[in-house]
Amino acid sequence: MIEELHNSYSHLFEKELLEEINKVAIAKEVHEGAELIRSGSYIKSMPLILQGAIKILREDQDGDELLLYFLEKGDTCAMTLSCCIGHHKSEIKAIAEMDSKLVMIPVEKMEEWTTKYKSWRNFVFESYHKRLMEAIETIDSIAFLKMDERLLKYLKDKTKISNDPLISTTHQQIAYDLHSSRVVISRLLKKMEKEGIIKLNRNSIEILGA
Amino acid sequence: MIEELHNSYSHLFEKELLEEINKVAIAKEVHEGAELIRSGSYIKSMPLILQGAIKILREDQDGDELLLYFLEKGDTCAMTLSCCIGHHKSEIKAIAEMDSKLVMIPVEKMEEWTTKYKSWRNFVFESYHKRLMEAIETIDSIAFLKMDERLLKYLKDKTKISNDPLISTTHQQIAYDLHSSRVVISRLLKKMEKEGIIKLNRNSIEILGA
DNA sequence: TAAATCGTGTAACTTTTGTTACTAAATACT
DNA sequence: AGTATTTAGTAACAAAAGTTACACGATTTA
Repeated sequence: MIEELHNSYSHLFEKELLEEINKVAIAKEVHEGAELIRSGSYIKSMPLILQGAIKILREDQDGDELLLYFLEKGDTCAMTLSCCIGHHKSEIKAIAEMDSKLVMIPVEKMEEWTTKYKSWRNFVFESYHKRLMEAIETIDSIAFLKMDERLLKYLKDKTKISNDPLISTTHQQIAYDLHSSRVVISRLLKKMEKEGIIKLNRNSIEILGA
Repeated sequence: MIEELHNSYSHLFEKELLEEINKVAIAKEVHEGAELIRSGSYIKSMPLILQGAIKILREDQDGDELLLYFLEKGDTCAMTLSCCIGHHKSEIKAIAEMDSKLVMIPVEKMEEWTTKYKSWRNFVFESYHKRLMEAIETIDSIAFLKMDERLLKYLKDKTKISNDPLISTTHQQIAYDLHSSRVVISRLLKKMEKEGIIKLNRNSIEILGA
């Protein structure tokens, strides 16, 4: 673990902080589809992502959901941060987008480090900034783009995250993430296939313009 | 000024910090409609709001805009915060929703206080949390609500901010804030009037259910 | 291997939202 | 007072997105 931690975070944190993390953090490996945070639950530790990707979703009362953004290597969950610090409930849901490696930091340490390490403070501030920007980017997408544009952006984001032009998913899953309906997504995907942008298979979509 | 600062922030900040703020901060009064932050500009000082309300908007390339949230007494602009700390450009636009009083804090002090005062750190973290939550609430509105529900929420938010069931605005202005069109807003407002929810006048709308 | 389930394609239709065009009253301007 | 501008109402239409229904091949399960 020490190696992967070093790999992802050594340019951010000073040596002493890395050592402290290494001492108190708990390594965690999760498989694709695993639920890391449930909406409404309380949180007692904060994840640093070493490998893989985590999908952050918003859920409304009816259980309808919407993809907010992805977390990758070097990221942390700002919502968890502020839940830990402010002792609020989680307002989001986190699902492993692929098999991933994380380390979990206990809450108490977080507060301590905020006082102790400037690099930790900057990391926390930077994380907040990034998450706020991603939330606003999501707002841009929903507010200013039409469904076909959102869909294309979604597919491109997915290929970027997995670094693979072949996306393994179903139309229904995309519909959930974009809070649309399966028929609408199928329709738009078919149109994109006819335009030569993608190739459709059962359970996967290939992005051609890559 | 010292009095209003005390009024709004004494329960948040310790005496020494309040005194420091009082020493370095610059008081600012703005009138309704004044542009405080332009999208794309750099920012060298951070506002604390003492009185009034500030409207935070997102703008896309075409100049289309969308209301993100309001800032009120005791709030600060998280975007400004992270711009100051991270030296990023502003990604949003800020307009005085009504005549307002602020104090402006120079960037250098902010970083200093982050190290020095726990209450300042907590304030900054709490501000980030609040703004992130408001951004997500905006996402909820756009993603999960229909235009008539968004409109009603908008009107209720406005009355809450101004503490007045009479909203002074035009249909066109509402359309801008919700990123819709004037005709759509007029249509929905008329429907709401027929349902007895509101009363329409030229340049103002009265919320009846209050 | 037969039956059930899953993933996709497609048609027909509805609802929601946006657009264009025109009208008319209220207000501002000169 | 007379003209221009702003604000709002409304009709008619178009586009986008959502819904219902059904077909059919692929895959899984019994």
